[in-house]
Amino acid sequence: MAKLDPALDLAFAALSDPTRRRILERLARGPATVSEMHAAHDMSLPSFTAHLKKLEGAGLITSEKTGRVRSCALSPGAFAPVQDWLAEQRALWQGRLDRFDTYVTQLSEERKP
Amino acid sequence: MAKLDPALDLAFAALSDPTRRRILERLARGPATVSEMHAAHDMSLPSFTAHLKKLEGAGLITSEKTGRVRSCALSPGAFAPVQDWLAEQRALWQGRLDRFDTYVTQLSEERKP
DNA sequence: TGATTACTTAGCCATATGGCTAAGCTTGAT
DNA sequence: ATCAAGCTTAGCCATATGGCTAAGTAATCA
Repeated sequence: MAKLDPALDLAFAALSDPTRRRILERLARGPATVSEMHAAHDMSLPSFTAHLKKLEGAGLITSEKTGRVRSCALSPGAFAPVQDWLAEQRALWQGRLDRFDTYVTQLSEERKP
Repeated sequence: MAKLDPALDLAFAALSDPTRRRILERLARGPATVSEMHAAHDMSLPSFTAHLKKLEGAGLITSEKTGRVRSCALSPGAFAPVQDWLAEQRALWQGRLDRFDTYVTQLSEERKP
């Protein structure tokens, strides 16, 4: 499996900002328009839409403009690469613990006879 | 439960750089010294240790200097806040899907009689 | 004691990030 | 035809990030 590092870079960077995480939390409950979401944030509209652009650039959300209104939604499965990476780390770590356990067990076995 | 946003900010930001993820992948296999890890990265030592400082600042790794050598290790459970946040998102999303399903089911029930 | 190893600190540089205001530009309502 | 709503673009600003080199410090080795 390839690393897809750039995608991880973008996803993690997008997640590192509290405004953007709040947006994602909102969208997890269902789609919303730019203005609807902006109303909950004490920030200029251009600054706010810049955050949306980052989230979309990272593939975490999608958006579509209908008339003059842009509607946003969570990208289904967008967190998968991130969760996969974390799961892999966990597996590596667990593997190390297991090997350490084996090692300790062997040590105590060697001591017995 | 409080949000602990600053911790998440730091953790996600630390994870957004490929060099730092490589360091974490290395440390998941066991502790290592600064020089050992630096050998695998085509980068000046000061730049490299800056990455280590970020990881430590985010609470993802710990380090201890013995003599003139600094040894680094993964912080056990350091990914927990990150994984918890992702799990919560997943739960929100799943809740939404469930409610949508209920809604669709109700619609079709109402149509039957 | 003197040299070498293993960092550490200081300072510089280019680019990225996150905020703002002001001025567009469609689209929808009147 | 006009006006308001809902973004969008452009440009500015301060700070943060990620890289470098050069110089400093502390510990070990010969």
